[in-house]
Amino acid sequence: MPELPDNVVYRRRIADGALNRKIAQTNVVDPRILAGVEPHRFDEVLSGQTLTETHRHGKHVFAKYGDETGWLAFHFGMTGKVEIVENGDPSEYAYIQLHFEDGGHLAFVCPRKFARVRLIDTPEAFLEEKELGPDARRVDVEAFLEQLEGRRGSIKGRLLDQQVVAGLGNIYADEALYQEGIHPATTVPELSEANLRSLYDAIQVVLDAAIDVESDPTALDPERFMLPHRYGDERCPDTGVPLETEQVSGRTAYFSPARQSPPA
DNA sequence: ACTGGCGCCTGTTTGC
DNA sequence: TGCAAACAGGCGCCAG
Repeated sequence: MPELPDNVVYRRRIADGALNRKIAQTNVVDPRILAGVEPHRFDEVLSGQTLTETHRHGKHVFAKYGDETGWLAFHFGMTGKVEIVENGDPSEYAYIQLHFEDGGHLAFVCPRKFARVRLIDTPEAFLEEKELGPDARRVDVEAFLEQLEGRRGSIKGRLLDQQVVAGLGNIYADEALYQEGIHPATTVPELSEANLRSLYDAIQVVLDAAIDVESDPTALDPERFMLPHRYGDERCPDTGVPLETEQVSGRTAYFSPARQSPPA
């Protein structure tokens, strides 16, 4: 699920529910979810620590522990999520757990195991190492244009490239392209600067709307947005024509053939 | 340097 | 109805 809006929700969840609670111990149910650190080391580092600060960039959420020690980095893959549990046992698939002294715990849940938890020095250094692009919601339009300068591939492929801009995933990229009437397979050079400026605006509108509904795409206004129809009648909310799909950059792209003409 | 394609995992949906 | 195949809101790695 997790694209930028989901990460907004998860960061808030951690900020509201996990800060300033002393970690008694950790439980790593599946060590494959930990990247670059062994479970015993992970536990050694975090036990006795307290999360003090959070940050989000694109599809990563960061949580600082201790005074000057380091940060946790969460990436949610396809099916990851974070839950704060006050009472009761961890839910199924809670492969990494931070248990607080007061009895509650943070559960990092990821049935498909594509998600990863890391220990990093700082978010800045991590973003640089991964060469991630600017956050899709904080980037300004000029920097957005610059990131697309000289690109040749499909606009959808570029929007999904986290090194171009960080945060967009399969469904919100489709939605932004729908809003702007751009077929997902259109190449970047086929788009005018005006097209790209409008697309930038559409991305902001789509992300804001998604955040407003806690990143539940089916809860978006069905009159304005395509996404609710992707999971429903599969018809264009504007024209009523059936939505079509096509593989673009290895992902299924939904689009309205009535509004988004394929490239020549 | 860029780009598209494949494989990683497993639960759920689809289709014969 | 039952089972196999296809699919899924992502990304690292590879070859062209």
